[in-house]
Amino acid sequence: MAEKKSDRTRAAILAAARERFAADGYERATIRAIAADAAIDPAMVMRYYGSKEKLFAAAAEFDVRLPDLSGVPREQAGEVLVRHLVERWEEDDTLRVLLRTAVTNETAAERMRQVFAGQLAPAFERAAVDQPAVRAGLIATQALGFALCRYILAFEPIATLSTDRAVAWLGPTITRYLTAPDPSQV
Amino acid sequence: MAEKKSDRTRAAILAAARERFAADGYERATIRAIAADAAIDPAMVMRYYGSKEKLFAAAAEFDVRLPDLSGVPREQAGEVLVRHLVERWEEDDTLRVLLRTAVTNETAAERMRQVFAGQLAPAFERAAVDQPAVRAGLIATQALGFALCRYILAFEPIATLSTDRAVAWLGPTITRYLTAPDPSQV
DNA sequence: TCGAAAAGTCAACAAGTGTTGGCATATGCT
DNA sequence: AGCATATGCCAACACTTGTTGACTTTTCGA
Repeated sequence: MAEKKSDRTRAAILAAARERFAADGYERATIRAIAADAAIDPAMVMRYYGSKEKLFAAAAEFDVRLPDLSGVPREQAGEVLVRHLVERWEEDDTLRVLLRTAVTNETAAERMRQVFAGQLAPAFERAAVDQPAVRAGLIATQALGFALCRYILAFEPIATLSTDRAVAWLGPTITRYLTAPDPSQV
Repeated sequence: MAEKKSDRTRAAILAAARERFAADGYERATIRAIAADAAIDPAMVMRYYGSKEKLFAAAAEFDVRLPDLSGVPREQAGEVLVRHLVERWEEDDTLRVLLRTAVTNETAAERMRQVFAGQLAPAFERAAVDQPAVRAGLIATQALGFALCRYILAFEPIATLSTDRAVAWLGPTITRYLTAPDPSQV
């Protein structure tokens, strides 16, 4: 039960940081604003996280927690994956943090690459899919593009589409990227 | 032939601005850096464009120049559209400027919405497609997601995919979004 | 050729940034 | 209680940003 108080402010800082980074991106999310949200002094942020860059690294820690697709029939794999991603996206700021910041911050871009290329592609490799890297990349384009339009750019009507309709539209696309033979090998 | 000299530096500033905005995003592209690239004084930027915001607005002026799809068979419309977008994307910085900046800059986000929701959806409406807004939005998710992964995040192997392979993979997706009946109306 | 207008230079400003060190306060152990 | 230590606040730093105004140089038509 050591250091209980500090742990709480530590967590408050991290929560505020995630919100600010998600809402404003890396550059515009100032340490002073984060500190104000957490109702503490800016100096505390430095004491606990050392620097803005390190605070960001802590705030962008993330795990996609990919679902196990081995028991799912191939034709439904896309829908399961999309539903999982959308839900994951909406329950946790972190992915939005990453997406907002990856565009201007190389650290975030690298982490984003790890999340998708590093977690998706190996999963496909294990499932013995051919061209796992290309397929993972294509799925990333559709998944990230959807998230970009829905959460960041707030495109209508994508931003207010129900999860079910989104899954119904996007699922088959993902399934095709996952299972269809390479169309350029004709 | 009035003011020839000034026109040239005006153009130099705009070119440098586009490059910097495309490479660094709005916040990190400083007026000083842009001026240095254009080999002129930072004060000149202000004299000619008034403010950073206005310079950005000038640099982000863009027209997708959608191809006429009326003569194209429905099944190939997606491929034609994708090829056009990829080529457009690669010949002109401006879309990359928009994409990089739209994430943190509301002006850019609004312009992005205009380009896609404002140029794509009306074209579909004219072509008497049902739910033109949803279809335009879906196409935007795939197109922007591809651009994001390819030009901004530099995901491999998406970043180095040949245009032909990209078109072969993405074309059918776009075609489906354009022509398939709404899957959630079953 | 001369002089006004255009084009460009320079130094400085006010504001905001991440970051630091010193000082006050609260906490918890002996 | 008394004290070391953890926790927090304040003021200031060095720096960068967009922006401005005064000044010098160049251009070019009458």
